[in-house]
Amino acid sequence: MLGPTHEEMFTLLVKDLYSSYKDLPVSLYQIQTKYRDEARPRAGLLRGREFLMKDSYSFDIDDAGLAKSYQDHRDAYERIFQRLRLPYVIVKAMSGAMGGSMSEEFLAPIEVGEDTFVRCTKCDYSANTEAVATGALPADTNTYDAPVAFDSPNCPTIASLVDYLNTHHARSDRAWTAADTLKNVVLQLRQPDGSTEALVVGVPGDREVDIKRIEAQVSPAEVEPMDDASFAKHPGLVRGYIGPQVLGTESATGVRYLLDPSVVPGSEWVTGANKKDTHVLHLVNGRDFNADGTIEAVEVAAGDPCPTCGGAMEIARGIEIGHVFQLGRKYADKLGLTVLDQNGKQVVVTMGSYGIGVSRAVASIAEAFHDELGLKWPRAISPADVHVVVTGKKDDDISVAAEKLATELEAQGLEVLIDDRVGVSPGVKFKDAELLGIPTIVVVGKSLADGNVEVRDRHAGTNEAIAVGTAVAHVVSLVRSGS
RNA sequence: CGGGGUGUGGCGCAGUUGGUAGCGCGCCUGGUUUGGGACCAGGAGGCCCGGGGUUCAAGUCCCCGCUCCCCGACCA
Repeated sequence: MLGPTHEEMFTLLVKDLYSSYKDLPVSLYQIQTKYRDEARPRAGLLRGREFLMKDSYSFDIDDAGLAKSYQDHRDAYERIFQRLRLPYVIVKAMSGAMGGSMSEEFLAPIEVGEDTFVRCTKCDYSANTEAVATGALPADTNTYDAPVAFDSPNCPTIASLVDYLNTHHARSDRAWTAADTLKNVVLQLRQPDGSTEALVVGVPGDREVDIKRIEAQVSPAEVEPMDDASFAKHPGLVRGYIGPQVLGTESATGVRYLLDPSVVPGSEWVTGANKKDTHVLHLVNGRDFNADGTIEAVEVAAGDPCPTCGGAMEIARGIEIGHVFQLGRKYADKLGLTVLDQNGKQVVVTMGSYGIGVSRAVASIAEAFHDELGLKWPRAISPADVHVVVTGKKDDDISVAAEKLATELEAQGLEVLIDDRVGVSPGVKFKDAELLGIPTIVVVGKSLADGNVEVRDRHAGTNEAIAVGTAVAHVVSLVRSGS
């Protein structure tokens, strides 16, 4: 079966096979061709419609069991990526369409990656941008003046409003900036059944809203900007001059209103007065208006505070190479996967789902391990252990010695690639060997006259003369050491 | 599905104000070479993406298709 993931198949399989708590926990895995109907495949192996994926599924009787299965997989994945020598970070992630709770992604931090994540420069916090939780920020305890409405002709945008403020209502301490303004973005939620609901999200005026991030929190609803037709249904919303005084389910308009957590309780804002060409100063959150709640809404930016330590966060790109998450009982419930527990009662099984993109891991490795000359395979997955380059002519001393060396290396259980092409100049063979990127290259050639072969390390770029007599042992120990 | 490119020997490309197609690599033959992508000599190979049009004349100008690539939407 060619599918995007195989949760259903595995749930049904386990339902068929097992019926007792004694059969659990159990984890099943496969390495399979998967298919995704990508709108636009790109980036070679990184993003095709067909790809190779290792996926596994765990089945447990209770939450503690699931937590252990999850941790076991997470640990195993760490060991796999360490062995591959693939640099990775583990980031908090959204579980997406499949639901569930705990979810983490393994990202290879590589510039060309398709995934954006943040990490703290002080502590070890990191998260996919969609999953960043701002956490609770301290409330603003200052006392502010009462709200004052003022005329603000031709100021439908934040930039024009800031200009106007600095010209006509200059502050004594500093200039007004976009960060002093409260921007209220009108969106609508489209539920799977097609129904829509207006939603206004308030963010500081210097920040953009991240629709994907919002969407991740209101799933399965989709988020879109409000169109003209829907705007017409809400005459209370004055475009360009929307303020929170008329927002909220308890308010005049009845439109749901959510604030980004960075708009903390007690903070004061310049914002729309719900009347054309009019804004208002000193509008305080909690005193002059109340939202229906908070929602992570701003586009995450470099320098944002870390939710765990408050340090500055940075933005980085990565390739998603693995994903682990706790599915919970969603599939088991729907498909009737239960077992009998110690008391003879039917219990719904709880599941986890864990994947590694095998083909895209190869792409990630190529990105992480190459230089201007070509690939540099990590030892653990190199197509061969050693690449023997023969620079002599057919049947001369050099080629005879090279054949012998290759045979002996093979006898030691190594995978040997030998370049014994005749009529090809040494330079060509060297370049080809570097391009292929087998970690150890043994050159049998000129230095044989001194009783040596050359052992080159593709990663380190070193070239060492080794006596022919000890070459086999030397190469074998290099390979076995995993270096 | 939007936006932008591209298409010429096997591969990578050039082709001016329209004048009947060229370069590098590769390939074939002979010879000389062998420690950083060798050299000499000779040679083969093209429906210039397709269709229509303008013109005495189109790779080149105009119109209509198609291809592949890139950027978005989408997605691991």
